[in-house]
Amino acid sequence: MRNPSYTLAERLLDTLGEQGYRDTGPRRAVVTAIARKNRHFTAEELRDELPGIGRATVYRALKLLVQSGSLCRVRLEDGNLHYQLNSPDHHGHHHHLLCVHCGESQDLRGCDLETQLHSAAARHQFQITGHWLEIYGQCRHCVLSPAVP
Amino acid sequence: MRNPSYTLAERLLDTLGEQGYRDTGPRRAVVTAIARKNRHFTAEELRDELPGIGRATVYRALKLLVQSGSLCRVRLEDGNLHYQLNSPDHHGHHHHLLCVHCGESQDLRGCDLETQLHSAAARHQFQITGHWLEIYGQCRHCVLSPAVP
DNA sequence: ACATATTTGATACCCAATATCACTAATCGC
DNA sequence: GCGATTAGTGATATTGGGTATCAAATATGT
Repeated sequence: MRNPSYTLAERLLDTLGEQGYRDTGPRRAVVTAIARKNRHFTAEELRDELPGIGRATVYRALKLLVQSGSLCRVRLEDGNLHYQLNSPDHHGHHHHLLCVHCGESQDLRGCDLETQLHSAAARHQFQITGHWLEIYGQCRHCVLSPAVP
Repeated sequence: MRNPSYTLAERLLDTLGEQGYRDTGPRRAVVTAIARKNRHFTAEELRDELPGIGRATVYRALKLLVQSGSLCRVRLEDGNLHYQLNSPDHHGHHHHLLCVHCGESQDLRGCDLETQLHSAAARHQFQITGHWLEIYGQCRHCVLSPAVP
């Protein structure tokens, strides 16, 4: 993982490869564009960066990466759906701290929300099977320097 | 609600009236249809029940009721947007326990989620300005009688 | 190299929601 | 009441994100 010759794009392709998906030119282009992202992005944004790649191919690659756990779908405050790269050590269930200012996304750790939710729901005799949580605000950089886009 | 002199539909219309919106026939029809709902519903579902009312009118009324706090937009697990009547005493920020089985929705009370979220976020030096939480599961009735489709 | 299965992408399509805008209806001032 | 003013309506067109189709192109196993 330290080896700089093993890029993020390659890791994503490998993950897909493990699931039987082929390493093709268009797929590689999509994955490479995604790997360059340092913030969450929309499908449309990605399509604009890949004018030579068919629309369906982009959407298919996004779906595969979400299924493989490499990508998360996140919902912004305005309801728009964005995609967010998962860090390799965060494949399980987690939540995001989404900066509404710069678009950075951090994974939220050390929150035993599930425990608390279950006990609150228990008081309603409600059996939780799933939940969706998004957290919006400002990351530490944007709190300090609110003028930077 | 067995023939109370002050119906839910009237309350909703009054709330809109207080904000300067007129009491019109089509709007009254939409609000009455909504007031009959005992579970969350989609805009499409509502339109089907109001064949004589223009599509735009239905969407406009939904938007006004959400703005006035009478209605909540809730996101289901499949990503679809539904609407949910707020109980009159729950106008502030709250969350929903959505039964995936019967469509019932309860408001979640007695959960100091915000406190916990803020302290978790503080460890990331992240300043929370908002969040979106939906909770999915089974209500107590559906836990007990799981066979009813 | 060949056979096979997968992938691609142009196109058409879907569907919820919004924009437009001439017309209608509610309210106000008198 | 009555006309003037303003808000509301709805038929229609449009948008926008995404999926379905399917013949052609490409990767892979042998």
